[in-house]
Amino acid sequence: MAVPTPDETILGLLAYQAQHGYQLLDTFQNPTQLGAVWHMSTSQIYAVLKRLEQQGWIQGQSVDVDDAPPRIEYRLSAPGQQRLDQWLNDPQPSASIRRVRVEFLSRLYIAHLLKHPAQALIARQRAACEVEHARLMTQREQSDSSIGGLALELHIAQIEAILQWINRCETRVYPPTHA
Amino acid sequence: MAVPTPDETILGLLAYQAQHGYQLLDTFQNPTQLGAVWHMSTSQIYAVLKRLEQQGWIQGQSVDVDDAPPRIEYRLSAPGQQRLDQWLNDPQPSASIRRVRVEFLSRLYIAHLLKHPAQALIARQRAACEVEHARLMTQREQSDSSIGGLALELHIAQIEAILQWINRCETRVYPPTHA
DNA sequence: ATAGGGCTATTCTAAGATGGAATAGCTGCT
DNA sequence: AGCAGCTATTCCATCTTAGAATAGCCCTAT
Repeated sequence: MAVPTPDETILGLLAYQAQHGYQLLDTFQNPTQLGAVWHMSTSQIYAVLKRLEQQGWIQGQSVDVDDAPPRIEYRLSAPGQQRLDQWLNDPQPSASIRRVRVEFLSRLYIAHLLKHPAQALIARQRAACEVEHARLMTQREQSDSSIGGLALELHIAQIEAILQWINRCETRVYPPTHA
Repeated sequence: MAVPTPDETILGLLAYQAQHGYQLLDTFQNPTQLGAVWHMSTSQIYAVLKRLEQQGWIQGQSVDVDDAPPRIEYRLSAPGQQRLDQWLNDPQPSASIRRVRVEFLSRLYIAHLLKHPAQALIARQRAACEVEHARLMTQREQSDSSIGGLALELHIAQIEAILQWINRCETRVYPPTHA
């Protein structure tokens, strides 16, 4: 899976409370919530839900309400909860620019929602980025001035920006206590 | 088209010299060439070539060689050349993180290959990123501390890293003359 | 010779993603 | 009743994508 998928994020939302597709859609379209991170079309939400149910991580149940069409409410199963914990505690989060933006932010969002401590999560992400940074720095030594060299410089600049942002991000989530 | 496509880059490669799919594949898999920027599978190259031919931007001709299977050599058509020029001189290049990484680097690569002056191209990319940066800064003022706020901070950090990189990139392509 | 191994070069195929239209239940208004 | 407009889901046609399959060509070993 090279590209981040919303799967675990949806597990997190369902861990917070059982929901149906349309409701999830709202969360992903509100720019002050996950809309700031993912762009998801209607059908994609439902496709993910179907996939998660097939995996056995969630299960849906049709619910009749009296002022709207019937809906399918999904709730997390035990294996789903396990998968979610695994994701939140991923010891080696990806350090790819794209995935930090999408996956790490989602992890933070879900952790906050579930009152899951975020500090360890942030620390692991920083560690992963530092490792990647070191790797790129050794690569830099044998780099030429080709397009590959430019790409490498850009990549390094982006990772460094992320590392600085993570530090600020941490003080924002856990503000230093005043003396 | 939200996601960058290799279409114009391939036009550029064919403008440099007529080629067949397998040959292009090499360029995209060599990490010192475009392999540093794009990841393309076999079938994707051929799919793009088919699409470009349908658009009328390139035309293929089967060529028999005596020490290998016959190949289809593609060359740029006049409309293709026009499209390529348009792309190289795009007055408003995208400032999205992903597209700068992929599309701008490709433009630089192709410009270098075709001995097309890069200075204007770099200037336009910088301008686009500065506009985007300004836009994000005004957004920052009305930003809250939600996930959207964090995402915004990250986005700003990334754009700033890109702007600094572009400056270094420029002095690398056009080194300042020694006094 | 010829069968196989290893290149070059392209096509095929099946699975998955995507956006948007279509469907369908429900309420309230005219 | 009929229609507009909201909620909720499914359907569909199209496009990607990775990898397997096909196939021409050369060389070497038997």
